[in-house]
Amino acid sequence: MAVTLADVAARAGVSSATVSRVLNGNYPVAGSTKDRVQRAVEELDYVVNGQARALAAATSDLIGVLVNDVADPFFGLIASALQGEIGAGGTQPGGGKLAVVCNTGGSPEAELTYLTLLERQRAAGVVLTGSTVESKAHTAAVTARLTRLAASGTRIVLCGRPPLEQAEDSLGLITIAFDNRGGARRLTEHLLSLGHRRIGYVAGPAERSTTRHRLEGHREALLAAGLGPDTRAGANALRLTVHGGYDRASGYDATLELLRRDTGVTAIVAANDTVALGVCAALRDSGLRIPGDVSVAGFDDLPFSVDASPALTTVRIPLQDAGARAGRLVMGRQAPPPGGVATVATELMVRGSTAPPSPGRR
Amino acid sequence: MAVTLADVAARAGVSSATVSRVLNGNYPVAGSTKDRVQRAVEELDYVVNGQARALAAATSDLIGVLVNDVADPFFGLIASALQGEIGAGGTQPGGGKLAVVCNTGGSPEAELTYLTLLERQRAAGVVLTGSTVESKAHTAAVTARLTRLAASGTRIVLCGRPPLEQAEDSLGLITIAFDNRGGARRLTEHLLSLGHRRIGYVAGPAERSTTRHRLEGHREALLAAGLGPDTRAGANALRLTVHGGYDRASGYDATLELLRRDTGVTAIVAANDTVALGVCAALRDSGLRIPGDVSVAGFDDLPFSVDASPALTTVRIPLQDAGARAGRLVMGRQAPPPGGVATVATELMVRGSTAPPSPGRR
DNA sequence: CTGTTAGCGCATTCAG
DNA sequence: CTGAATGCGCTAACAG
Repeated sequence: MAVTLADVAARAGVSSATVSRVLNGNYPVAGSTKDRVQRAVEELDYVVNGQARALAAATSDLIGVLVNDVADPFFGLIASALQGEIGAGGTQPGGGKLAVVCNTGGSPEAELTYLTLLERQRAAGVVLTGSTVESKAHTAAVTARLTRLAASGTRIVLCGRPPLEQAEDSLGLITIAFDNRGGARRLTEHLLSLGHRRIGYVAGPAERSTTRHRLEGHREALLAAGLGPDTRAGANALRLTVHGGYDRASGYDATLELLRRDTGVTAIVAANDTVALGVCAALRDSGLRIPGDVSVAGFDDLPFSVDASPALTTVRIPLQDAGARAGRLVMGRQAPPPGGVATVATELMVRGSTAPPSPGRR
Repeated sequence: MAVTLADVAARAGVSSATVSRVLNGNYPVAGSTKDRVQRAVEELDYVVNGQARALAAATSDLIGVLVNDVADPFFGLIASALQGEIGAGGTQPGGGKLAVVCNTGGSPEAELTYLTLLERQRAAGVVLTGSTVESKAHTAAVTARLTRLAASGTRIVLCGRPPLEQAEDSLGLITIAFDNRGGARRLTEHLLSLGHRRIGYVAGPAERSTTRHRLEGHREALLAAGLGPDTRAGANALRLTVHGGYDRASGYDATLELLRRDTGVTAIVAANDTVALGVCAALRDSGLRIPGDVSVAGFDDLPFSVDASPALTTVRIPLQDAGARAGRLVMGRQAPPPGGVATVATELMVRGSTAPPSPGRR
């Protein structure tokens, strides 16, 4: 079968312990023996058995990364940056961990299953990205899993997901939260300042944290502008909220629904940029122009947003930065933020898809 | 520390061997003892140690997936479908492998490094996706790595990458190739049939297999239309080929370069849809209209392509199907295609971004 | 600096 | 059907 440490040791005429020392470079070894060992390793094409090493040393080369959808660039960007950090070091001893990307599809069950699988592999760290399902049962189940993982020394980082209240201090759990609420608020303020009053909102799945935060920011802005739910315009705004998935098709369908409810909407805010594309498509198919007839705004500022036509007004989240930071944190190469929670600022990007409402439609 | 098999055995009042048998369900165990063991497992929150199991049984729960760019939906779609197949089965014994997604960034060195890392982890399978760098040295190095992996029982699947000639038979290596050449040819035929003669081509990186195949298809079409390199129009077409990366910025820059070389191009074919977005942006910024002044075509038919404005004419590759199939193959759940190589057909999708050239510009 | 000795946690013989 | 014993390949004390 495969060549083992013992084979290398025999060939180099040393003990297997010495070979191990040379390989790990964590212990003094004479230069000449080191050379001999290295030559033997090359001649035999030896590759360490990670599992045996992990078992003996109680360490692991795996970092689990849970994402809701690998095919979504939102997660791709985070994962890519994260991997750049943890993968650095290649085959050198110490550096070079492998990212186990787990695609939950937003399913709470899948999330729990993957956490178990990762616990089984004794992952060195786990990063949970993106919105979480806000159900008491699921939060409790996740907290329980994370508690066990943390107890066994697995480093845990939440990225783009709100902190797990009960667990911060006791578990040393680290969170990189996105300021979704603030970004959403500024976005809607922007629309209000342009003069929009009949603003549709295509929200994400109802039970997700990100959905809720963005929606809250939106409503805060309306309230601050004197459009509380008790006012006529405010009540209308509530009627103009449609929930759907974080995908293009949802944006398309939701927009048709919005237009059915009120043909006079002058602006539509989407759950994210992908949804916004669907919104744009539906508007165009309905014979409406952007932003002439209806303004459209997204969220996330994914790379394609600047290329949309017109370019999409959106809220930028520094996903790469956040992913890289999560990577450094899960590797223990960076000090955690005070309190274990860092909130990443979001930035309003005003582009061509938003403009003052046309007098004719107001 | 963590609870082990022995702990469970002690609690259930049986031997650890019996616990192992219950857990793996591959050996007869009395119903009553089975129940007792299962209760003990739950009471203790026992989770098997994957590394120890792997070491003892010489098996692995990991499947490596090499991609050039996780943030690119092209790979995201493949990875997502693939994971759906290999992850099925969850925590049940037998099913539920974990995908280790390795982001090579298109770097040959990174590819080799990851293959070593995966060999180290004794991965159960490895899937290499997307274009490969066509250098003799790299091909040889990859072949050597794959040979070793295959020899140690790792199942290997190539997805969206041309077969490795020398290795097919001897290694039982499986390839799912995309018909890039045929798709590219039909795409250019479409432009020719619309009347275009001055067609720019924004190609991918020069040394990549996919780049080469698509470019060859393009030139085949030109040749078949009597526009060989010896003709005036054909020679011009050669001048109108610019290489760049598979990203949006490359498309943008390359388009500006194309317009510098020939302000009269009536159509531009892009390396892929992402590049095509950059092409569109550059054209618009140059005051040209699509398809009125210049037609644009992409490749891959990524989800956003239908939402571009105008919707992008492109070549569809059934990425999800291919990814799922790769998943089944690497799991050994599906018979390999005859000869070890399957070629996936591609389909021309004609949309709004291509139209006959305007008389004024011809 | 180097060799010897124990396990790491589990699956799997081989007996009973 | 069940238990005891052995070893997977490697690292980590512990001696020299």
